Amino acid sequence: MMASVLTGAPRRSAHADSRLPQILDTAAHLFCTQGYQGTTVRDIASAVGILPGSLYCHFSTKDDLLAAVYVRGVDQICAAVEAAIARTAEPWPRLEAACVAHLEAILRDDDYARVVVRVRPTDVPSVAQRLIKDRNRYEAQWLALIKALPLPAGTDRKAFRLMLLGALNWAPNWYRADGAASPRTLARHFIAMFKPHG
Amino acid sequence: MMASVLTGAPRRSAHADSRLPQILDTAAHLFCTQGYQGTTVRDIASAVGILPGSLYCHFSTKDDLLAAVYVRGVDQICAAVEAAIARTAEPWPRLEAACVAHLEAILRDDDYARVVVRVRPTDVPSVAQRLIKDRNRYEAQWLALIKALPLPAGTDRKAFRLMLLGALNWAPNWYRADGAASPRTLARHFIAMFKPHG
Amino acid sequence: MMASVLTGAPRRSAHADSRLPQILDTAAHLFCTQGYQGTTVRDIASAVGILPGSLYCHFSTKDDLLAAVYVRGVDQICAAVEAAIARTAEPWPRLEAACVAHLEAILRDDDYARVVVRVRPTDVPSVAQRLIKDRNRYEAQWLALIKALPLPAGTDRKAFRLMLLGALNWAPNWYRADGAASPRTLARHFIAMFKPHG
Amino acid sequence: MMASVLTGAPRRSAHADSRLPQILDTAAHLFCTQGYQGTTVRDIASAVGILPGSLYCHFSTKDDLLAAVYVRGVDQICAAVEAAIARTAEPWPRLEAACVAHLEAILRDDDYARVVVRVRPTDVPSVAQRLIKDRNRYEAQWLALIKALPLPAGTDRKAFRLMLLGALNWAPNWYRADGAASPRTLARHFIAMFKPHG
DNA sequence: AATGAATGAGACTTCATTCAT
DNA sequence: AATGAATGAAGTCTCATTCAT
Repeated sequence: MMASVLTGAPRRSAHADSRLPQILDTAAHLFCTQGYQGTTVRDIASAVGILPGSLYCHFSTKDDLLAAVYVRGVDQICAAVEAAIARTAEPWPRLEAACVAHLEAILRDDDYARVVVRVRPTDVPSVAQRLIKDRNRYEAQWLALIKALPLPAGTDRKAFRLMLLGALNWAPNWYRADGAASPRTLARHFIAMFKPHG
Repeated sequence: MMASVLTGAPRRSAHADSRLPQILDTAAHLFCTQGYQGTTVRDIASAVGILPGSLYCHFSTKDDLLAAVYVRGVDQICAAVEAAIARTAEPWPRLEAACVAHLEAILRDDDYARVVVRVRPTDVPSVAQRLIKDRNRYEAQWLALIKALPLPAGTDRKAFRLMLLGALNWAPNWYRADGAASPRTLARHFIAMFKPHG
Repeated sequence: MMASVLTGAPRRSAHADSRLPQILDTAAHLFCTQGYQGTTVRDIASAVGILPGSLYCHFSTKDDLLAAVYVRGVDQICAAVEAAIARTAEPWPRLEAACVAHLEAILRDDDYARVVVRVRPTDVPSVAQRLIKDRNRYEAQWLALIKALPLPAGTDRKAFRLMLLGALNWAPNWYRADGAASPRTLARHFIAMFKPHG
Repeated sequence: MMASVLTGAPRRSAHADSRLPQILDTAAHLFCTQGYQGTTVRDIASAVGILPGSLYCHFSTKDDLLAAVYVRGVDQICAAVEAAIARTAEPWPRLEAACVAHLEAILRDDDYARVVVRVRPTDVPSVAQRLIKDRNRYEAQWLALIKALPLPAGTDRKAFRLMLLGALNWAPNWYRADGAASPRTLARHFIAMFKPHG
């Protein structure tokens, strides 16, 4: 893109400016916006500015493209959470930091992460197993975070996790970017609700 | 069906044995199982045992059929919650009863209700407004239930609602019918987590 | 077509004038002329005067259409041979009659039969087994015809059959309709060559 | 190959290890196995281990590649027959030797020759004339062979040729490599059938 | 109320081929 | 001689929908 500005012409087919990154970004954006089945190969191609068939230089099927977007979504949200909790040692603040990172990813920052909470693996049978495996990779992080919490004896930590993640993952269904509450504020509220009160 | 019971014979009365109920049931089942876009008009027709074109005797478009299923889903889950809280006066037990009813509907009993938590209104633009209006009708119930709770001053009741409903609505994503926890147990766990502890 | 001449308008979608027979005829013609893989669904549809998708009202795949053409080809050539030998009792004249019928079918009369000697079952894996079974049905006729021949002891009747049928089936590769020799003449020549002389 | 033998090392000489021979061999193999239209440029390229585009360093079109395979097929089967009849003077034994060579080529040895009896020139219009010319070159050999036969007066030698070659060329349709009869045995049987007895 | 055949648009995908590198 | 990315046309097939019967 810069190149074309500099040279004054949209160079075509240099090895350097492969469209692959653009394809992934566009696919991620459309998948999380319109859903997987609601997005056509044509949609993606025309948003990138190539022909539909050209997508198949990079991915052998549309399902495969989804899988590629999905792994990256999991990678990125894992990394975001990891980074967010890195500097904090206390269990509850760590959990809150993770929630902030998670919400920021799926509400604002990261189309790839959004895809992870938007697309149901079982709706895409040919890659369902891969997607589920990826998703589980992410959930493992939360297992650890919640295990570390000083919860009253007898608390069902599995229910705790399912509930918290459910509440977070559902947020894209009602969240409006222009709303009052930032992801950070939301996370604080959510955690406050869960924290055993003195 | 009732008709045949009354008349004592499976007579082919033009009105009595209309396929409409069957069509709705089937559509509800498929929509909540495979999603709206993942379900074709043919899927529904062939499950009912009629031809695709015959569906258009009852609905003018597939989107319309969805809207019909969706209203009924909201009606039914409203009624279920209403019934569940009818005999209880205390705020927290009422909330728990509502949660039980909600979870039982979307996890076990009611394909129509499942559709409501499965299909995103905005994915079906032509009827999106109707669906949203229906869904809001349901959420109003929860507003009232939560308003009645004796929560610590300063609690953000909107966040409370969004969080609780999010946690509930996300449950179909991980719930397995054969699992250990019944909807009732789950609801109890969830409420326990939210209830300010003494 | 006649109808449209009479009524003055190309009636569309009456139940009576289904395009199915026309589709089969056209497919047979194109398959035997251009080969199976050399014929596109579009070719067939546009020759019939319908849209490509409309073919799928009658056949669920292109391969299925081929199978339908193929069975009919076998049926027809079986019937033609059957009819040709019905009035003859002597073994050699029966064989000659069969050859005449066979050659007339695959050289002049019958696009369906031509498909049978043009398309290799193994080239269309999804229906290969069905095609082979059909083809074998036809070869059984020849087994009987050749068994009845008074050949010198020690003649390999299997080789005889394979050779004769091979010679016949290869004929479309060199036969020109405008040529001198009619199928009937050819058959006579061929049989003469095989008949033990003297 | 020779090059590496001579130099004693699999040196990457620009000319020596050209992929051209491999491309031809692979194309011949796939064309005779799957047919011309059933073989894609990608099939060939990936079997050779290069990219589809790289084929166009050697051939300007897929049709051209076919033509190259086809000429070589004709060359090789001509040579095989030539060699087979070289040491024999008697007409019938010469014919039988030719049949053996022909059958061995198209049933066992020679993918190139197989292509010649598999692909219909008219299916590939752009090179049809070249293919036909090549094929005729081969048939000329048989004209001579059959002309030399001491056949009963009045025998139609053209029919004789068409019939014999047809029977031979059709053999790939039923021959199984693991079967009992070798090409040599088959040829003997076939000739026996044609030879005037007594 | 339902059928059977068709429509027209568009789905995903594959093809032979090109061309700067 | 070969690559990698892209083209443009065409491939088979599916979709929601229509309409005379």
